[in-house]
Amino acid sequence: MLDIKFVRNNPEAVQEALKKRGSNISLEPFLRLDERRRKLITETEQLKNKRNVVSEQIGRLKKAGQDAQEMVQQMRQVSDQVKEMDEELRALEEEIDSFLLGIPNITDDSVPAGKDESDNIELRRWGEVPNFGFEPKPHWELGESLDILDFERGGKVTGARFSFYKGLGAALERALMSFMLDMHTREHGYVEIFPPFIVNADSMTGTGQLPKFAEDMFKLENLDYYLIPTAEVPVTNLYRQEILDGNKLPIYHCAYSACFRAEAGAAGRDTRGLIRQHQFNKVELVKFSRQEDSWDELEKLTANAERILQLLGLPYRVINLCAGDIGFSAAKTYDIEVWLPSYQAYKEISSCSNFVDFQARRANIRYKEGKGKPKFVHTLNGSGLAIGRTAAAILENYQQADGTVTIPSKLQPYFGGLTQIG
RNA sequence: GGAGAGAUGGCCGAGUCGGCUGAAGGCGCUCGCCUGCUAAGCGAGUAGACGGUUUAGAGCUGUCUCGAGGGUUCGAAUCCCUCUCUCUCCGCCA
Repeated sequence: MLDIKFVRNNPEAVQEALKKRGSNISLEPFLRLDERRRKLITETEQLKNKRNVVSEQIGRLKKAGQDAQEMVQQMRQVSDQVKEMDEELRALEEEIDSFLLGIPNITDDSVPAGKDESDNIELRRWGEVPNFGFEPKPHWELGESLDILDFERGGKVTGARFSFYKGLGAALERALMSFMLDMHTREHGYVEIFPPFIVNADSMTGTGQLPKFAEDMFKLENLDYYLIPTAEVPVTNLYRQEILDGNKLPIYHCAYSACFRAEAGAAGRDTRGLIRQHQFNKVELVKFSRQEDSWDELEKLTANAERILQLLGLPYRVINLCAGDIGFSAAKTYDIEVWLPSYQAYKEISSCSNFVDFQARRANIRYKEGKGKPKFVHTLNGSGLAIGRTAAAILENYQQADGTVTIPSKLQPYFGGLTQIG
């Protein structure tokens, strides 16, 4: 959520930022409501002040055994009036709130203009795209021929976009999870969290999934609980409604979680394989930083995610998302895309964002330094990495002519020294 | 799932028959004084949100917040209702 004062004082700048994202929401109604709100606050507060002062007098008079009937009558009226005005104010604030909750974050100046993914800017590439001396297979075929992935039975047991990992496939998933967490905790300074996979609506609002993106999530029946679409949600909300000690910042957390996404509107896209599932595994990186440090932290976080791909020897590129393609809550996002031979393209495997104070304001996460007033933290997060897609990339990039798959050397210890699948 | 107890400021903890209690007292912390060092002692301060005033900040000032929401009342931390969470006992369970 944007700072209401900032919007009030810089309506043109905000309007401009919205346009950059390709949104034509008008701030007009907001400005009107805001003005009405402030006027109403002043009026009700004056009335309340009167009530407080007179009520005190009444108490004193009564104690002295004097009559205060007239004042009581008067205050009864004042009280009724206050009640009415409070009601109007409440409705007004609800309207303002829901308006602000629907406004996306302002993108940073370093975010390129543009309307969709074709306007994203590639920043760098790493690794060599493999040159097979044979016809490479997509991971879903490798998975079936090696008997380590089962999409058909996933469909039977649950439904489309669910799958089973089996044998060394399951081991690969587990190895990747451990490898990533080990790297981030031991070498990158993150403290591991194992979060709940179900959160309440307040948490979903805190990180920006609600109220706008309800259809993308799985909601539990009869409860205001949701399956998390990413560990970002429970981990960022860890400190919701808290004031952190500025000396403890930055806080680095990494977390494994299963992720659940309804993928509304994704019909027909990535229908085969592990790329787009309703449930997938991911290791997430989350940071809470001082305001002045968050841009440096974004670079470091992205580097931490890239390091995993480097150690696994998977070719990738990093792109700077343009304003039209960037997520609702983010001020800036780097996508890391891994090379997938089956797609003959780079495919997103991590998304690293700085949200600045956007989530912190929604979730009310602040910090205090010295005697200063509490300030909103800056939150960041990025995948470190999406495990299913990493597994797919390994199967495809490390496949051999005979249909077996070499296990990347850094992963072999997690397989008891085994060097290949199949 | 059944029965009971509770939820007050950074922490502990008081709050009488509803009214000078945004909250006693203690601890902790901060600043100052004092002090060979340390310890002790003395003094002051020590929540947040939203408004107003102000170029801004500071300051001053108003309103709201004693788990959340609602109600009664001129007035509620104190009375009533609903919900949430925590603890204890029983049952069940990985």
